[in-house]
Amino acid sequence: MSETVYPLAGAAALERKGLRDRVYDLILDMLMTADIAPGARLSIDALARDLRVSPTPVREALVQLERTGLVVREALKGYRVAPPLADEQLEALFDARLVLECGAAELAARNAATLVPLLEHAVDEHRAIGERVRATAHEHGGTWPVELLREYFLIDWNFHHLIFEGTGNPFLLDMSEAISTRVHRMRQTVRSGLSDADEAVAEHAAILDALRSEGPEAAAAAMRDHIEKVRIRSRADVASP
Amino acid sequence: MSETVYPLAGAAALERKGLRDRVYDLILDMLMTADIAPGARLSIDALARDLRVSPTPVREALVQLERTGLVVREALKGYRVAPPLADEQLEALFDARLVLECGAAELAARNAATLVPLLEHAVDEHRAIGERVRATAHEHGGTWPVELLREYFLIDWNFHHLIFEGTGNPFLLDMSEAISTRVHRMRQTVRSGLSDADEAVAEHAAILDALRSEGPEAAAAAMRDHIEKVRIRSRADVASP
DNA sequence: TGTTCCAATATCCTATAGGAAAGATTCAAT
DNA sequence: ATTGAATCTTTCCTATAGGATATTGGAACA
Repeated sequence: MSETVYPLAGAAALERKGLRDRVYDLILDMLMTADIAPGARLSIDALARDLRVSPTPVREALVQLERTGLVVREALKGYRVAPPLADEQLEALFDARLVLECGAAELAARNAATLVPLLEHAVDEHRAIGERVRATAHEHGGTWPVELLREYFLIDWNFHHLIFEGTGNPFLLDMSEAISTRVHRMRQTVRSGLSDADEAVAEHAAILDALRSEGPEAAAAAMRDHIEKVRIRSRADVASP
Repeated sequence: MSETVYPLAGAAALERKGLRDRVYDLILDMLMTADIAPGARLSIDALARDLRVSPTPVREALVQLERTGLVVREALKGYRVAPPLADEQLEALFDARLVLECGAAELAARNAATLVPLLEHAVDEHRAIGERVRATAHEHGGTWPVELLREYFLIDWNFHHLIFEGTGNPFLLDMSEAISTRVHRMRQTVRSGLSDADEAVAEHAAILDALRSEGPEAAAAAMRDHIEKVRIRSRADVASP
């Protein structure tokens, strides 16, 4: 999809986007941020009224969202918010991440030269917002503002996204989108990923080191280690609500 | 998507499908079989007239097709048949297949017991149609009927599809669809995959053996060997038109 | 002759209206 | 009181119409 595979050359800014794409972004944002009950109905007409557009672009956006897994459709019955990932599906999601992201890390090692600086910046950002999260925890005592959560998750995932971009492989990049939406949704249900910011930063740094000074296999191994540890931490968070 | 992950339990038969899904199938079939020039415009209104439906379901089907990579869309300009895969993209496609299918083979080894019989059947079918292809080659002397081509490719890919199903991982299965459409489209441009039927069958059998008697790593290695060899053969066919 | 501007056509994009199916509510009967 | 059916409402699904935009053709001018 994206024409510019490599860095974040922001050519996407002025590329013309139809109403359909804007509606898609709006609904996606709504699903990501707002707490919408899984299984809740997404009425086409109601959405069209709320967004002040006709049902047609809403309908197209929902078709697009259906393929991300955030929305499920039953013919002649309408769209619903996808149910939360069951434990079994959560394990499957991590399996898929292992397959995809380890392979991506291995391939991205070819372009380590251009990729390493970008990843260094990403890790720095990650470390910085980790500090902010810890400071804010002291203030509010356990609960974080939604905006901070949102920003943290974005920066965290950006590291993984950069690796996908670093492969220069448009097919893998497309598939990463399917993963990313599910991961973000998982993080809504599994209230995690903040208490372990330090560990996540350290593991990302390990992947970066492997890309910088070691080979593709080492990068893949570091990625595998990271994802497996995230899996363990997520399991713990599921067990103890 | 598919509710029944495992074998070909045809529950999809009587599950209600809206008009959108039928239009999707029709256009997909059209793109797969008919020789449509890459870059040709896919007019929404024209398709709606031809299929005797309104533009709305056509529009939805095209949104769905866009995510398969068979169709590209430019906002406010319409849909076009996706251009043929350039050499660079072809290499990227094989890289993605390596990542995905080797990982899938490794995961599918968990369910080898239930998977092996299905794969045996698939290899038998593959071998049989390989024989038919060779016989038909003697008759017609070089050119094959379209229907035979279609059937061969379907059976060939079925082996790979079964492995994806064997993982029991819905995410990997979804991604396999993105790959399969591209592979089928590649085979339209790269006139190959028939002369090397014997080799393909042998390599599939090797994967099957690894799943039956060896471990997950062996299965992944056999899959890697197969895809790499397909890559080599495809390169040769691209070089010599 | 090549270039530029303009107009006409075709197409996409959006909006509105009507038919059909599924779900909810109410009422009646056992 | 509970079950059943019938009706009503809501929603999806499809069809048609109008405004906006890009492309194409031709004509005028340098």
